[in-house]
Amino acid sequence: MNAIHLRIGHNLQRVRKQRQLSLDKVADLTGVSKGMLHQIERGDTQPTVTTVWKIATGLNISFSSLIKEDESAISIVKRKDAPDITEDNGNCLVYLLFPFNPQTQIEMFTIVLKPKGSYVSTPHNEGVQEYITVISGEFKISIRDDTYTLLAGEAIRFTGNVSHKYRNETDENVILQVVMHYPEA
Amino acid sequence: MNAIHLRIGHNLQRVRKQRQLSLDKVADLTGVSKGMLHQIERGDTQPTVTTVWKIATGLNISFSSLIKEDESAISIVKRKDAPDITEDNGNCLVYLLFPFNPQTQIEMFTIVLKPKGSYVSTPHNEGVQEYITVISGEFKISIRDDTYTLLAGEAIRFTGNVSHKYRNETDENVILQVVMHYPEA
DNA sequence: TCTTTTTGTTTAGTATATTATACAATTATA
DNA sequence: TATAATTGTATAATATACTAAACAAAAAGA
Repeated sequence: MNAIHLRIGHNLQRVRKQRQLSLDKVADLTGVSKGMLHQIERGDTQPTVTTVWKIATGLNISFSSLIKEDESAISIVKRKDAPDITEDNGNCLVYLLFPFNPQTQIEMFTIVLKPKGSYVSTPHNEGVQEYITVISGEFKISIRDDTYTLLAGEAIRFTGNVSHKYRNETDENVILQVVMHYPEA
Repeated sequence: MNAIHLRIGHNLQRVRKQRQLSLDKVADLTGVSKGMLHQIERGDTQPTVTTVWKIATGLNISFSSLIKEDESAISIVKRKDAPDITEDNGNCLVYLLFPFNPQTQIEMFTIVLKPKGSYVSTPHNEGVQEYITVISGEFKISIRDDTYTLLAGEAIRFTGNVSHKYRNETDENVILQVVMHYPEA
């Protein structure tokens, strides 16, 4: 995932080239100086929200279209040695794959539950959706008063606004892939 | 329409209060200093896009939700004496009601065609929609090879990617209300 | 009550966003 | 070709975003 100011730079240059406008012309339309526009396109500055707003207004395009991710963008996450979070005396390891992205409203990580490991999650905000896919091992999850057992390849989805508990009662590691989706508000 | 940095300030403070978070806590979650957050909420600064991005990420909310307009916001446009644009030797006057808003993708203005006045519009970009409502007078519009005559209370909608011409062949003023809608890209 | 902690606010220093101007490189025009 | 106009680039000066720290005001605990 590219930094937001780089995306703005690319998007700006794309529409400018598409409409065959010079920097001077865009400066004229938007009220943002030519030099600034140049720096924004090159990504060597982090513009103010009002500057970006002026650009969007002057070019008659949405703010979102300026900050949107290039659909061809590719992010690769390498295998990490150290977890980002450790719970339950090191028996629950959380490896962040993709941090929360305000664009997609999604966050993704891998959880390793060591033998006898467990994790209790406090309820999330209203409307949060949680998707868990079991990569390997035998996984037990308790939601409210019910407990479910899932094996590798199986998955579960639930709204996260209720407390839930992950458990690994076996002697083998349990590996999970978790996708969180947060609501707009 | 409030300035974007004021909207961000209000929206930020709203979700912070809603979640009962202190400035310190938000600073901790987002990596943006407490002082900066305070200034943003108060609207006495115009934050960088990356700063706003950090806030959105840290609070798990979308960028849009931070820049969105308060639905209860009200904008009133007073009657103006001078037109924003003058065409055809002063026989076509354009009064801007609402400038282009990247949020809604809409722009709105009033056109006064004086007797025998006319206006030729070059084609807009692909996907632009134009809505014209006749407030008073007898209005003639030519799109491509066809000419339409509209009276007060009547309206027309067409895609603006083709050249079109407004005409007033009478001896009375023609007053139009025009809404432009621009596509996302 | 007094102390301690937590809250929002201010301030001074610094990093940097932004502009205006000048420059270089390219394209148009004669 | 020479000249002019138009393009993107660089630079220096200024305005301001941002942080860290100190401060004040309110709430909580004793």
